[in-house]
Amino acid sequence: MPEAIHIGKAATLTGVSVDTIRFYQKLGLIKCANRSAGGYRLFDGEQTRELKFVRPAQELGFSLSEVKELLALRQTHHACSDVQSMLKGKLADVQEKIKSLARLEAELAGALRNCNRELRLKREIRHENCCPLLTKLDRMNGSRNNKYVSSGRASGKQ
Amino acid sequence: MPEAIHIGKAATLTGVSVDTIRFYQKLGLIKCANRSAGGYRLFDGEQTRELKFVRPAQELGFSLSEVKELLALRQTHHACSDVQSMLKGKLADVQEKIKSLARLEAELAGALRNCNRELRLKREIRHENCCPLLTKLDRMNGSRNNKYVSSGRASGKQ
DNA sequence: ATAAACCCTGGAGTAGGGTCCGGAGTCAAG
DNA sequence: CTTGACTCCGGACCCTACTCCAGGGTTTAT
Repeated sequence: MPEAIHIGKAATLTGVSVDTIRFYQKLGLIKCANRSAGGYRLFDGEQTRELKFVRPAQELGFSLSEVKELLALRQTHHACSDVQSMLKGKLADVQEKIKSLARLEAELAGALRNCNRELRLKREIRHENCCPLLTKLDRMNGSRNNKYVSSGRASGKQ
Repeated sequence: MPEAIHIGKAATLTGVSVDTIRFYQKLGLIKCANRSAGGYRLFDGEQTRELKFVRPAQELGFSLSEVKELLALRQTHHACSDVQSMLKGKLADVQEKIKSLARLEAELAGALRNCNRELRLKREIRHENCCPLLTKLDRMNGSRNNKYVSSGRASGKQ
């Protein structure tokens, strides 16, 4: 079998750059089958398959450490239920992101409409301190923390 | 008026950590009103409002440098048309993100359905190497790069 | 055998958004 | 005045996902 390719070949074959392959190996994402006498990495079909697995998985929203898990699961068969729970988690994440982006879209669209209207008005009357978006972001503050109420959060994003 | 608070108070009041406030100041995101005789930052109502402006704006998808612009626009009134063009750009970005997340959602939902189906089957027959997602990610490779076709991509994400 | 092409390693750099630290000065209460 | 809490600053470090580089060894084709 004509397996056992060098890293450069693996790179052109998989669309993952040489540096990135080494980087993935450092992360433990992929191992290389063995080394040549001179220390060259040798990749076989399985490794190239793993390499080609990475980018689509990333495009599905998996981080490299999740991709690593997936690759591990792929090794041990009988993994479906584990993959299933990862999928459920990812799906929920994605749906959450979509929801908040949709809210955001509505906000932005509304702000843009206000902005347009305001600009139309401004052409007629000399109306200075406009900008509904800025005003609105200010109001969002007020809605969360009205007076000197100490809120106990110091870190934590979405 | 009981304005002029120290950084720690501003932090608990706004939910932005002390270090982060200093960091924002380094970035020029917010300035502090003045300093005490001993050099302590003193924040007034306007500053705390600016601080509280940051996180919701980030959550609306603005980067810190964009937040900086927004804060600047907020100062100079008559900014509506500038804000308008930022809004248009952001809206387009957001719509683009929503589209790709929706594609992703469909993929994940499909994968999850397959996963569930596979698990049901497994309960009946002893079917070992299952996992449609893993299989699918494998197949995705094949569809993009079937034989020794060198593809010229090395970087570039969504 | 020799030269070109390829590969090795370790380390530095990038960008964004912070977090943590140490040594020293300041503020407020007792 | 002292003590403890707070703040100052500069700089180092974290995380993700890479990219690039130098200096040297290996393969391969001729």
